[in-house]
Amino acid sequence: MKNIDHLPYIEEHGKALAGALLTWYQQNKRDLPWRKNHDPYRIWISEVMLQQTQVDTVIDYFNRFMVTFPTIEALAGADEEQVLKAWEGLGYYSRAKRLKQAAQVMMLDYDGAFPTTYAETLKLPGIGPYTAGAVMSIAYNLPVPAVDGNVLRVFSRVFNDDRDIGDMKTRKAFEHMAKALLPEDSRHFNQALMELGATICTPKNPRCEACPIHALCRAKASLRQKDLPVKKKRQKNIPLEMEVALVRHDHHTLIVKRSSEGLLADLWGFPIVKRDEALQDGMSIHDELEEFLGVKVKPTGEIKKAKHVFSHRTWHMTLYAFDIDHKVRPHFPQVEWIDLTKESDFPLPTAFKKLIVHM
DNA sequence: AACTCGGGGTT
DNA sequence: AACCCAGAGTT
Repeated sequence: MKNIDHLPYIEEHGKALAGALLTWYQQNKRDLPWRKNHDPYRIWISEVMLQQTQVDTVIDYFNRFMVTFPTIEALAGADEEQVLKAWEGLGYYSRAKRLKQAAQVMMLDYDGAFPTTYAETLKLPGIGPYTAGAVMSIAYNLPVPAVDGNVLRVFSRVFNDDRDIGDMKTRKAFEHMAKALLPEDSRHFNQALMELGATICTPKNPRCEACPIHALCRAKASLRQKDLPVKKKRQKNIPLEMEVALVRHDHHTLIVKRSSEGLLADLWGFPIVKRDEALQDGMSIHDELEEFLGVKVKPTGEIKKAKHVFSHRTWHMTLYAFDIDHKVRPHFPQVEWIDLTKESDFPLPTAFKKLIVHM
């Protein structure tokens, strides 16, 4: 199979392909809140939320975020904790931290406005080639490609290209192809490609009969559309036994601010230890807890189990309940006492929220 | 080039 | 269960 130089094919069929896509998009585009206008701030926030996150999940978060942080200035001036709270449950929390960082850069270097070139946008924290291309094309209609997972899949099929789409070289090659295909209306072309991937040219069982460019699709011509794209890499998920402490006093429960490094960095959670590490030190969760609190606690024997799957590890959590005489407040790590029946201001990731149900 | 970093929906 | 998702940053 020939999969290196697609430029002759683009030369011959590119205009027809782009035209069919644009017509289809005009008639089939979904009505989404970030498509209300071309405000780069709104486009940016939506694009970052949409990184590795599905549209249906993002909609509510996006609307709430715009109410809480209506402008770049509001975001730049917010507490990181408040931004993380707005992000609570979305995952990949470094995205939220970098949003605030980038907003601060815009306040300092761009007079509170979003940059107007691809190169400047690409320098901002949390903005890579895809997001820079998406914001510049959608907000300003600049002639830059926006190659995401959808576009990689669509292109691998249209061009019948079996290179590994997980490979950085392939992504660069596909960006080059996207640029060669790009019509004047890059704003809608880029969105049309992604919309096609999200709704028609889906990973499994693509609906080729409904596809506006099926007549130009080389994979379909070879009946290979279900074998593409090729994606080799895979990371395996490692199971971990975790012991979690629920420390209660007077209807309040102890939460701890997590380390600023690693998984769920800077979020809050219940005291938690890996069972293996505790056993190496010959300590139980009870011992660990008393060591870190500096006072005695009374185990109440209440036990509950829950499982939480991350992308590359799975927590098998066992929850132990303790009572304590007074609300201790060690200086490190930072702790708080909250009422679990009420919503708090502290960002608590889903793994810990799972433990709260029915308590 | 490989690894880290969440959580939810599909198949 | 495995795979995917409007990916970026670090090593």
